[in-house]
Amino acid sequence: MKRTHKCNELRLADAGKDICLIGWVESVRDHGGVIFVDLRDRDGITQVVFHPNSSVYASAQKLKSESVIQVFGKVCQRESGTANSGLPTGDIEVDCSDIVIHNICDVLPFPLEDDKADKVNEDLRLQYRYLDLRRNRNLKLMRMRHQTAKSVRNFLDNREFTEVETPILFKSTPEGAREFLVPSRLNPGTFYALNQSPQQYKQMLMVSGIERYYQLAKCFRDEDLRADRQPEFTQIDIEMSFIDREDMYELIESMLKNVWKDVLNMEIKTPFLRMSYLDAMNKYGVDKPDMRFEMLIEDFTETFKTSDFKVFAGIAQGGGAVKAFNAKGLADVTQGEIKNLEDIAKTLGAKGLAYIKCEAGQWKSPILKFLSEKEQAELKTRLNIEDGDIVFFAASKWEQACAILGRIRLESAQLLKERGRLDIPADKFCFLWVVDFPLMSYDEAEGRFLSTHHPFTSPVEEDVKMLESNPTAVRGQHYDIVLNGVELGGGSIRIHKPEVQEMVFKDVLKIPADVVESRFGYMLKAFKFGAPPHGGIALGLDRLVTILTNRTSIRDIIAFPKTQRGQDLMAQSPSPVTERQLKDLFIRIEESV
RNA sequence: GGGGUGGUAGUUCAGUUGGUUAGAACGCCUGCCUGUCACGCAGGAGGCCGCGGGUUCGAGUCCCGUCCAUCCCGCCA
Repeated sequence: MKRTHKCNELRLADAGKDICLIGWVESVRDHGGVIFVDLRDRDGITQVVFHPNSSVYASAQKLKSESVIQVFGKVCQRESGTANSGLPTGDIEVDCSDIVIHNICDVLPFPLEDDKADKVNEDLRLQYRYLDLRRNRNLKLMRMRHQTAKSVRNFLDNREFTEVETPILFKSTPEGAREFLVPSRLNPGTFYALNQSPQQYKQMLMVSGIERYYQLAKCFRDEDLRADRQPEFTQIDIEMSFIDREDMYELIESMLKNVWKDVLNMEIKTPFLRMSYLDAMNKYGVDKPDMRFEMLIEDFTETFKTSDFKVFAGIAQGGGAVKAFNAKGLADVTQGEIKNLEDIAKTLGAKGLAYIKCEAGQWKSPILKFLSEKEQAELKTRLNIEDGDIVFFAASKWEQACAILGRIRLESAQLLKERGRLDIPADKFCFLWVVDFPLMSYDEAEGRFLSTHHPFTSPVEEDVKMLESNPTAVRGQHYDIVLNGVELGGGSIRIHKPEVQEMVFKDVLKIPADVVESRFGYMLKAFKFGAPPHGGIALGLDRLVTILTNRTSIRDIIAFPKTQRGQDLMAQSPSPVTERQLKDLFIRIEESV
């Protein structure tokens, strides 16, 4: 017999009914006489009572937490004074007359109560991930992930998109992220690569005339892991024909508006703010600004060009930048914290971390004696320096100075949060488009130009003429969508003219002709057969859900995540294989020296 | 590849300048208890102090190495 009700279903009106419930034993309270069992399924909890004179009493005495049982009995109104107002089912209980014990649970390796389980070492929880997931909170996270995916699919379906599955076994494209290689048994000595993204396939679909493609695409990258990076992850992958950038902004804004409505029942404001890459770097020190708080970076390069402070003056005159921001209210930063910030700055290439504190009307700083009154006045005005503030400086090459202060800004915000002086509500969502990225950057180590995004990005129309003469000045038709300081995704209008694409490959990126032919030959050929103008975007579904659910780790919203070393501690992968398997694949393992 | 943090009972943690038998809470086991809902009460079991070296009369504690987890840098077209 199947269950007649779920564990969050029975109410006072059901009193007197004969019912059947099935679920997990949340807790057993044995009073020596009467025994209470809280029975739980994913919907809720119902109290089951076992009386000492009943035939099921002996069975109830054997129950352990998290065992799976099925109970048959009558719904009874609880005696007055024993109702539990904390439970939706708290007015009733089930008087058990028959029980099936489906599975007795062993002693648990760790407690499943949310407050306790959250503190348990993650490696243990990953080893028993099925138990960790059984926690109510985590089941809810899985559900929210599902709702997000469903909302996206519904929205894109309404917009007449077609979901197309593209191959996971692709070919190696070594200029991108490191790839997972898969040996081909049928073609000895050759390898597939797991796709890092369906980029090239989706562009081919545009040539095919799909017009509007999307896919919740599994992607793979063999890079080192982080709190927000897993070796396999899911992208909301989109490509459209006959569009410009504005169409894409509107689409994604509407889609995310829908998701927030469907998942959080929250209205978010559209259109989103837009900011150029240069503004983002200059004001926030990163290309993915967290705009939930201020503390903007100001440029003082001109000010210090003529300064007596030789360190700053030298850098300012030598083509570098001098920048500063006011960590508002953080003057009580400890020596240890300053040291920590300085260490961070040094890992980013800073020589040190100059600062000025303002306490009780007094400026305190190791560099104060070098600053003229005029310079001090300008700092005070432009950075609005008041009591309790501390200003941090970076003087270096432009990119480096931006990056240093961008990072120190985030660290300062963290310190202010810890002190209770910066309140960022969990439901504050600051969306932003970052646009006007440079198409290329010059890599000094490699001595050549590299694509900022990827080589298929179309240059901004009026900049095309500079492609060969001044590549780094060319802006790309690229856009990043940023949320609360996290890069949710990015995309671009693509190149659809074979001659432009070929020029980018060969003349700008200096990829040898034979390499272009072997890697991208089929694309260049395809573009000669009626390629429509097109563009697309890819959003990280995992990151999106992480933020939606207010979690800090991407692992929380992936059912079976991998550790930082890329292992699945539950299934214990990766693992060695047999000699026979290796032989079939023409692979030999050599002992490392 | 580099830097930080952590690893002591099933779990979360404490463990003093190196010094008797390594503790607590929860969990587990046994007994008692007929209205609890974090049930209560009494008793009990449970430890390669991550692993390997070293210093020392003596190491959970100090030193070196190593493994695991995690955070960050590099890396992520």
